[in-house]
Amino acid sequence: MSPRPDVSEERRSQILEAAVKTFARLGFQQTRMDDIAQEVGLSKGALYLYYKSKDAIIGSLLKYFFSQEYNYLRAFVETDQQGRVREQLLLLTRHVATAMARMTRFMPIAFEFYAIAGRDKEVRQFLKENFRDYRVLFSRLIQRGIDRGEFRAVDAGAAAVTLAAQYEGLALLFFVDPQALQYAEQAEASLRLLLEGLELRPSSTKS
Amino acid sequence: MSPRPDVSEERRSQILEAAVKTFARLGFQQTRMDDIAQEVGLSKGALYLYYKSKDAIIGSLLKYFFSQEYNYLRAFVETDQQGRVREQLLLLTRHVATAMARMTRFMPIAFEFYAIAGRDKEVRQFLKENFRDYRVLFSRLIQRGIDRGEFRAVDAGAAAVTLAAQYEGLALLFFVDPQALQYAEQAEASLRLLLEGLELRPSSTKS
Amino acid sequence: MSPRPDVSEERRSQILEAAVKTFARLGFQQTRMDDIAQEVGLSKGALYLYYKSKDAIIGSLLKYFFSQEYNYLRAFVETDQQGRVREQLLLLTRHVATAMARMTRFMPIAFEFYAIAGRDKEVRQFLKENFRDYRVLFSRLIQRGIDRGEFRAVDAGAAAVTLAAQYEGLALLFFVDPQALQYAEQAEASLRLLLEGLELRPSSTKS
Amino acid sequence: MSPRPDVSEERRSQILEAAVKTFARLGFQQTRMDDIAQEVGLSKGALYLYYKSKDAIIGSLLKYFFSQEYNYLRAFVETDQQGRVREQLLLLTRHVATAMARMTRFMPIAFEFYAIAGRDKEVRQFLKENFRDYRVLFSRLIQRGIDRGEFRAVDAGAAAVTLAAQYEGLALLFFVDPQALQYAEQAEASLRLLLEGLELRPSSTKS
DNA sequence: AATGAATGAGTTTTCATTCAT
DNA sequence: CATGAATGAAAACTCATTCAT
Repeated sequence: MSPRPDVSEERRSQILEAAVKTFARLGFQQTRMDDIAQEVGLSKGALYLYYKSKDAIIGSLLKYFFSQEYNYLRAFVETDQQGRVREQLLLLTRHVATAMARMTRFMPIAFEFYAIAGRDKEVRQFLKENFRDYRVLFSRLIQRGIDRGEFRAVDAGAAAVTLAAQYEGLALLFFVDPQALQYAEQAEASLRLLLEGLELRPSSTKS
Repeated sequence: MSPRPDVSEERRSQILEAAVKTFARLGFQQTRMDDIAQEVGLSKGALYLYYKSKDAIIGSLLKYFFSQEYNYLRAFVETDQQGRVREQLLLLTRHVATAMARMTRFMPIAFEFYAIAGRDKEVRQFLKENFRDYRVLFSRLIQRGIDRGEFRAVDAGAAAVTLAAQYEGLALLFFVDPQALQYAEQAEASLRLLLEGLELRPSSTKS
Repeated sequence: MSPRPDVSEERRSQILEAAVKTFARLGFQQTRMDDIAQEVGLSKGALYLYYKSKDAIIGSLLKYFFSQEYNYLRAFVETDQQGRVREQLLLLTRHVATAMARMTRFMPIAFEFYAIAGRDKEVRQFLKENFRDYRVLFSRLIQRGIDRGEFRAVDAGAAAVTLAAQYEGLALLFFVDPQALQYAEQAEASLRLLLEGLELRPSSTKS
Repeated sequence: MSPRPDVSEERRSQILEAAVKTFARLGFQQTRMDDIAQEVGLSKGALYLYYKSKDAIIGSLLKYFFSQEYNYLRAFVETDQQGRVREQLLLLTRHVATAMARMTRFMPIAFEFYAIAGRDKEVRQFLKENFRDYRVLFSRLIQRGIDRGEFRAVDAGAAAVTLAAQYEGLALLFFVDPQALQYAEQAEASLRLLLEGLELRPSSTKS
């Protein structure tokens, strides 16, 4: 409406993006406000016009960082609901693999948040909900498979946790040793093993 | 007779143990040398008699922290080789669950190391080898299952990675939300799903 | 208009002046950054905006301290070149005596630098050049005396060294025991003895 | 007398010698008690059996360091009193040159003491007396020359100061730039210039 | 006499945060 | 809005000194 649309939100985003890059490169502690300021092209003082403190930036980053991916994924899951769940899971996995390729550089940020979760209730609470969202998403998908007769009548919740654990665990292994395993391929292989365990086999001739 | 036995090694161990506790509670950065000193019951200066710097403590901790668990596990795997691999994996999983119960408090340390791995070559190299060791261990176990006709002729390596990913991923999920999932039970459930996918089924009558 | 003039150079000077005073009073080692900060009326942190470290201050001080005096002296020698060299040397000596009166308080700084020269190549190099400059200056003056027939055909270099040694040596003796000798008078007395040895005497046949 | 003669004094000397070497190499401040202990081959604790503190070592060193040279010189001057004073001074100068060659390495210690003299009354007092002793020695020598008709009736005290200043000043110049001047030769050259100014010349009428 | 482990006060340096311009 | 000079609290690390053995 106003001729000069609030530049505030834009600035805040710019700062967060700069913070992501810098934190990923140096870690939360090593990163100085000066580093972020330089990355975003503002003065150190300007950062304080948009964020109360370094911790406030880290706090905002938490949401920015984890929500993005989830929203992306949820949109994906909620869109195509036609095909077989097996196919949807395969697509989902490819999707996750793509995201992973994009995110590898920023994984140190995730790990720092996990570490902080151990001693900061708010961070833990946020991550808790984030993971819960994923589990719900996955659970719904798997339950659909069961309902449709694609999958055996397993505990959908436990299977969803397993799926989430695979994605997270692979992300860690891949992050530490990208040469040793191709995320995309390994994620698909792991998923197929899981599918083997999930799928109902009429007479079991399947591979 | 014994004119003051060398307490050096003992002190170094004591310091590492104190460091584990303190780092887990406060994080690497928040922990001051004074905190460790207090925890171990020595003066700050004394720490420097045994470790060149805070970083040196963290460096030693890396090995201390990750090697312990691996040695434990390897011993386990190499011992009992008689029974069915399925049973061995179930046992192994219970074993891991026990370890996890013990280690939860210290998981922030692991995450901090993962974060550091992103920017420190030496840490990354160490973790790389550590994870590789696990994969080899698991791979051998699974291959044994295949050789014995218990498992389908899957890619043992990929299955091992899947197993490792499950353990690691569950650890993360559990750490963030211990109420939402019982590690022991979920780990077993996840393993069973994996086993479903692995095991050869004559006519498939369901496990 | 003037959007905050650059105070950088000014601050650096202010800090050096405060450092001179403080170092002279307490010595390099005893002086804490806080002492300098207090003397200059800034915070400790501010010092680090202008100098990288305490050593950097000491390093800058070296030049500031020794160059000043030399420039002063050179200007003096290069100005008046008319009168007899004898008169010029007497004037020079009075000039040095004046400088000495001004500098006595700061002589501990000079001695610390001399001590450091023994173990620091850069400091030694700087002082080497500084002393060389003095020798050249004095040498030129004495050579002029020889050329004009005022002085005997002595080795001007050696005489210059002698002159420099007298100034430096007297400075030390005076610094340690100001009561025992009046610098101005003693410097003149010493110079006159030297002149006796330098000057050509009408009837003298001696070498 | 006692079968085990007091080893105390010997130890104290050994420590001082080690201190001289270490202080000369590292400076008073940089030198740690450990360094001295290592140099002397004792434990750090042992030093405290012989000296109350590091400062006590430095204090003892002051006397040890400056007295040695003086005693040496006094003995020399008081011995040969036969020949011409001119010859005695030449001999003395050669003697000083020899001492200088030996002492160059230790000169940083002298400079540190000079620096300290500016803020420590006791050190200043000691050096004052030390220099006074030299002046008296030199003065006596020069007065002898006057009495014997070798020298003009100059102020023997002022001439002695000049001589002392030459020795000290040359020492400094030589220490900073040993390549630029040969101490022995330059000291003799300087002395000869001084002698020119001192000696009575048959036909000379000048003051 | 001698050792060397332990202490802890003391200092440099860093950097999040503030604020006058 | 934006700047960047200034602040000062905080922490790693050092080392003279002590003391139990």
